[in-house]
Amino acid sequence: METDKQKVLLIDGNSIVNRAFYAMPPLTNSSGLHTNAVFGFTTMLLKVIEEEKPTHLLVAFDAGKITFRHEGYAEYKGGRQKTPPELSEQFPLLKELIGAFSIRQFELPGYEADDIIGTLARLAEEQGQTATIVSGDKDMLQLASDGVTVLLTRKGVSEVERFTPDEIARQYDGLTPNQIIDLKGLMGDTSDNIPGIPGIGPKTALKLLADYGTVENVLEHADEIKGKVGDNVRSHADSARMSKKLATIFREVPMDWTWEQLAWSGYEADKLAAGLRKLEFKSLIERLDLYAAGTGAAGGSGAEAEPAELLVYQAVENEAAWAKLNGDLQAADLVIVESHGDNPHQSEGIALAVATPERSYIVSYEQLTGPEAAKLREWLADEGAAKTGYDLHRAELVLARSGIVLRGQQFDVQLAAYLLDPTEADPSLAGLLQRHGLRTIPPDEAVYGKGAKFRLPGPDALRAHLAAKAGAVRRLAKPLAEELDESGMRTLYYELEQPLAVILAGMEKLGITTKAEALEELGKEFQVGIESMMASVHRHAGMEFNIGSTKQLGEVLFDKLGLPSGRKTKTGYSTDAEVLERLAPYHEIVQLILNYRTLTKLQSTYIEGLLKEIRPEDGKIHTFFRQTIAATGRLSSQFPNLQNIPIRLEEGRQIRKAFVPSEAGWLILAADYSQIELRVLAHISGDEGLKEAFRNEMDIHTKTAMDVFGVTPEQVDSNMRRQAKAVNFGIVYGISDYGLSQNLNITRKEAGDFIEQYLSAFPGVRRYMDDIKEQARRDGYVTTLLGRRRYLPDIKASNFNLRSFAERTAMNTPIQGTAADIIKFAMVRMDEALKSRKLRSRMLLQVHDELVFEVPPEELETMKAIVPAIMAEAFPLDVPLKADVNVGTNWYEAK
DNA sequence: GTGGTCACG
DNA sequence: ACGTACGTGACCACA
Repeated sequence: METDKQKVLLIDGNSIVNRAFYAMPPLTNSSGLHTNAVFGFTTMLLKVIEEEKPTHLLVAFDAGKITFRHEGYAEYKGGRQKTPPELSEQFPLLKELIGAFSIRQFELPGYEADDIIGTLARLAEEQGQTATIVSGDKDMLQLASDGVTVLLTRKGVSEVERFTPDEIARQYDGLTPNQIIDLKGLMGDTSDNIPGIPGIGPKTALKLLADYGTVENVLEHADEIKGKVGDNVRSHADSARMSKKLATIFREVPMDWTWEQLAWSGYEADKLAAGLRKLEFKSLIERLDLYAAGTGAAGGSGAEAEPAELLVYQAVENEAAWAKLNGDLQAADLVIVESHGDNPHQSEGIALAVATPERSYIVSYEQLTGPEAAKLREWLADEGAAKTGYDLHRAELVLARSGIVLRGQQFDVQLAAYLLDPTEADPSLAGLLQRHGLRTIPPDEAVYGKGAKFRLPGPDALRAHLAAKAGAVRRLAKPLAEELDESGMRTLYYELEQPLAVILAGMEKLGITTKAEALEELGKEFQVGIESMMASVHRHAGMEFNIGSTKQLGEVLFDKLGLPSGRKTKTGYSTDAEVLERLAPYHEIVQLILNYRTLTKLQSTYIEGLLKEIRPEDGKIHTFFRQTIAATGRLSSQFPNLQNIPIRLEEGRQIRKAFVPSEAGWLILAADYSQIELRVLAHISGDEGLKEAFRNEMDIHTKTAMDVFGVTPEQVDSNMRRQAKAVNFGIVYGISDYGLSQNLNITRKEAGDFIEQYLSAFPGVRRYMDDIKEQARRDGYVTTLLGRRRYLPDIKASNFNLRSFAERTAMNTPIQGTAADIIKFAMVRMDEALKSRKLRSRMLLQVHDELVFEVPPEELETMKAIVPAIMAEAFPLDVPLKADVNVGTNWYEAK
């Protein structure tokens, strides 16, 4: 036996795995095996290892009396009982994983896990070492002593509570650990088949033990105990003795093991990563991936042998290091900008990694603006110095805040990964590595997150993190680029998305001038309306309440006023506009609420929300267009969203008056595609009637009405046109009779008839809808005209809902996505045109089918000519594309 | 953090 | 029989 102070960690395998099984939500790996208990167990194990830092480690399992290894049956004391098959199937997985941790596991015929643990804890303590026991079983508390601590799992297995003799005394009315056995002897334990004494629960048992100390002494003085309790004690003395015996952990298991066999010096990262990957425990793999901080190279390893040079880094903080970096810049080809926060227009830079294939240089952000970084800044701005990175769009914006220019963006692994699978849930660098079977890095949250358990302290950790990111990007770049080629998305990436990223960053940096006074004035008007609506609503309700609370509103409308309640949401009454509109005829209050909703929406989101986003320095709003969010390939806009500024209702539309040109006398020019999605449909479906309609510049909704209702153009009234318009929307969205019936407030049958009429009138569309679904089933994905992909795994789901959703998506995505491709192309062309013609006009916004510019008056005629032309010619289809142009002194007027 | 609601294409 | 229109982002209330 060793003599050094040891920390022995003893884990009660059976009790933990059982608790984990019943506490964790179901979890299965891709081959259908249940893994929830293994996951829970592993989480717990990592946690206690972190906290206890044991030198010796053992997981004990029951044997002999209980085994889970056969056919899903557990042999308990006194019989066989069926265990859930999902639990028994997890035992082999668990044992394998414990092996991957390099932890010893024991089971001994004839003994239970707690006997083994009790014996080892005794031996450890006798030899002056400390032992910690982890279990879900309160019985274990009897083993606590000065040298032995018991950790009981809580909240399933996600937390542990620490029991020392003092803590046991505090929670159990002064009981010593040994008296836990006596407690069980008296009160029993139904879950463990220990009878105890009938009628004696925890309260009585604790009182008796306070008075008499032990079961034996209680029995000896049984005649002193009064009443029913006394009777039961006297008549069940044998049961009490037996119960105490059953509850007593046997601490004399004969064993000839040595401590060396239990010595544990940590897991082997390779082996463990392989084990975790097999179980598909992605989050745990990330958590485990620690660095050897401060060594200048990241440690650990995993999925793939790590080329060490990828992780060699140099902290740039003295003259010599700067000289080395400057000398190495011509070989640099990779840049990572680390920054705080989500909004790149207000995030502070943290540090920068610049990497050559041999090493990474880590520069703290403060140094970046200093004189020593002049050459580095020159390299960053050099169009000819090709750069690879991760989210270079964001990097460009962050750097721009310090006046630093980024150019030469050549390959962005985030953008590439988005094209390869735009619906991937985890687009983080860590997630990308995971899916490519590459050695992972801790997710950012682990390094910067508030409650991050595995947060790495100090500047070395930050540098290591950046170096690892740089290495990760380098390893990802090549396979991703190859996959783009193989998937036919080379042009889409290099000719469209990558150039667009730079154009978008330019638009965002430019921003759009927004008049705060105009918003404030409008806000005052809204406020008058809001207060008036609120007062009226409260008067009608006969009480004051928060109209903005759907809960309170539902109570007022449906309980107090007794209006007929319609749909329910999962939390209560539904009170959305659709429901309220049906209720309007019943009570005046309803319309007032609808008006209140409209006004408060405008006030909070568009007046207050936009005012907050106007930068005092330049009086502009700088949105952030995201290129890697929408599954269809559309852009999205954040901080604030400038793609959903009101237009449909006049009150809201006034908001647009606040968006003005940034220079006096200039104008806002807005150009929007006319019916781009239906034109795309005409093209990809090849439907002759639809194509002909667009070639003849027909009003497409009138044309649809004619064909669906079988009438002449003169006979189409506004109602027929309205319904036809809804049918066209339905077609684009992936039609269903139910959806259309809801939208038009007609029966499903009627909606179904409309659809049938439509599909008969446009047989090419019917063929497209069938073909695209078939294609999705065959390939597993659908594509746009430019080869953008979207995978639809649910297309083969047996669940009707999932499958139907996937089918509608299959029909819609090529249409919406191709329209997105086209306007993106138009943006690239426009950018080129503005540059080559040396125009001062600037592209400011994109709103899915619309481009917004600010234009000096002398360029107005030119722009009015070239913008719609470029948009129309961006991508030639079998039908003409058309863009309408409008001009005004603000965005409102450009209609 | 989640759900309900509503703004846009 | 199943119970949906497609794609987003922001705000508020409430746990």
